[in-house]
Amino acid sequence: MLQFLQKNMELTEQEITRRHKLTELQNLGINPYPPEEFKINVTTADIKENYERDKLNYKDISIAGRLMGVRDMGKAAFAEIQDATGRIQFYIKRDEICPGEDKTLYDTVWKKLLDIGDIIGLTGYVFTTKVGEISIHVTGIKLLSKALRPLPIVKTDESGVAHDVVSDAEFRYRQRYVDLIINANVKDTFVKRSQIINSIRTTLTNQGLLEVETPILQSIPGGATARPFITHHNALDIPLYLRIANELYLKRLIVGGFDGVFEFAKDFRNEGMDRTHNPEFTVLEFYVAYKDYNWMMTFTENLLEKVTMDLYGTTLITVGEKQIDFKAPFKRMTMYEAIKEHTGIDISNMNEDELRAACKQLHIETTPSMGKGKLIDEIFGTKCEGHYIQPTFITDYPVEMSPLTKKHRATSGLVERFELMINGKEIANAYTELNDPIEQRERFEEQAKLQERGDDEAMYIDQDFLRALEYAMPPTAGIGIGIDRLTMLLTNNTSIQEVLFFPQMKPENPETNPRTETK
RNA sequence: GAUUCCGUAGCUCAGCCGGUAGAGCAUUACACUUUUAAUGUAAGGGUCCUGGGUUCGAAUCCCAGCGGGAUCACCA
Repeated sequence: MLQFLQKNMELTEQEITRRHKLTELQNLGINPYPPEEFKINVTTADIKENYERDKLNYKDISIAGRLMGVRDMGKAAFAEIQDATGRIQFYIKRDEICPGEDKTLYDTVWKKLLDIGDIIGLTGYVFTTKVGEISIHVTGIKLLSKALRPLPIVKTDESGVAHDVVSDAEFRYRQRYVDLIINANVKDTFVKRSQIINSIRTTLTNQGLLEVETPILQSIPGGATARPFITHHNALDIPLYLRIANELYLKRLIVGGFDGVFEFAKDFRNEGMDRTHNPEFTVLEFYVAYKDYNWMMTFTENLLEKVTMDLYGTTLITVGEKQIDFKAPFKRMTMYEAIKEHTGIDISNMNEDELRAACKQLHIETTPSMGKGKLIDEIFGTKCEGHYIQPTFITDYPVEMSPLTKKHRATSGLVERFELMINGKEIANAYTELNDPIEQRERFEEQAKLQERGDDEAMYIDQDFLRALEYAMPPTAGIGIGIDRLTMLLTNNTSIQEVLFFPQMKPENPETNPRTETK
């Protein structure tokens, strides 16, 4: 405890100054953290959008936000307030906010005790300065919450160039709240993320699908091939896994009689982290009874076209240097065609040994634990995937790598599965769901064999899921769409950390890494 | 996990061949009643990520560790 207090005492000069100001405010009878409501009747965006054509409505305004910059000129000052919708300049004049003899509010409170970063409330009227900037002429100012830490100051010059931008990723991710305050484009990314999810939710709901919630803590982590996080339930004294997918639960609901269900699901995978992988991530999965993967392709391209239209009013999106067009329909191509196109090799009739030889020819490393499906996946992943910049459905995967997918209606050895590739990466994965319980059991057993062969990501056998299928599941189409990656695409971000408010970081440890503070 | 780069004031950064730490913004004080990266004058502010080593002397060179970025591998 003593140690904790001592650590708390290690304040910087500026933090000490602000704590002194806090006391001075209290001595003046000002509560730096007042409890009462501050009534707001306008926002920054509202003023900027509507003031010019509706001036009479802005004669008596009340606004609140964070003090973000001060240009002090003695007995008057220009400063800026930032609310949730943006930033606006205000003009504050001593003899107007202190009409009598007592100039304390201006000379002491405003000039000495308020700081950049404080949350304040303003009353006044809107006017236009002589250089034409819409501003607030302040008649009253109130401290709503005192900031005890200095905010990094980002200034933008007349040509719009921002100076001293906090670009240090560690700072920005660990203190996202600061990042959001000082870097306006960051907020915009997260607003767009929310709009993307809303657009999808609206489409699915209008389609008649039911939004559901399924267990995150699962005793068998099914529905995907990945290493799970494991935890323990004390009362039951059993191990539980954080879900790697919700697929098997959503299909149980289709068995139960819902014709269409969806869930925006946080999934968890205990694997490496990089700019496209976070241990927890969001996947939209949805399942529709009596449909197949052809229907799903059409539905998906329309869904994504609508998302981009809702977001930008166009289907043409700039991603890095590239222009990507989300206009439906998207290109469709089978996996074998794709491999043939990019390697010149026709693998459609190859057995495992021949595939291994093809890999060798293509300089792709293989291991003995890799089965036929994995080999094909490897060829596609290294030689083809990166080429599909415009949205493209890659269809008809080998059965070995798709244990939950129905066999292809026409071609043996394949399943009715597609992945949607955009900008060289997989955005969605979908299939005509396997609903034959006997075959599903066999597929699970093949997975178990793979596990014995050394594949630690092969699927577990979920007996209850098989039991559900034995009650009969209607023919169903299902899909998973990576929401983080879709957001990255649609907001032109190359790192998943930029589309997650709080990406996973190693813990800050003040003992070994004093640079990061925990005070 | 591998390779590589980075870590200096609240923030952004400079700091050469090793000689004892600087700038701008921010902060503090003073001046200034339409400024807008406001301005002028002055001042304060550092565990140079941590620990070891080399050296008369280390922010600087070497080793190890911690944290972060990028690339690769794995995966969604």
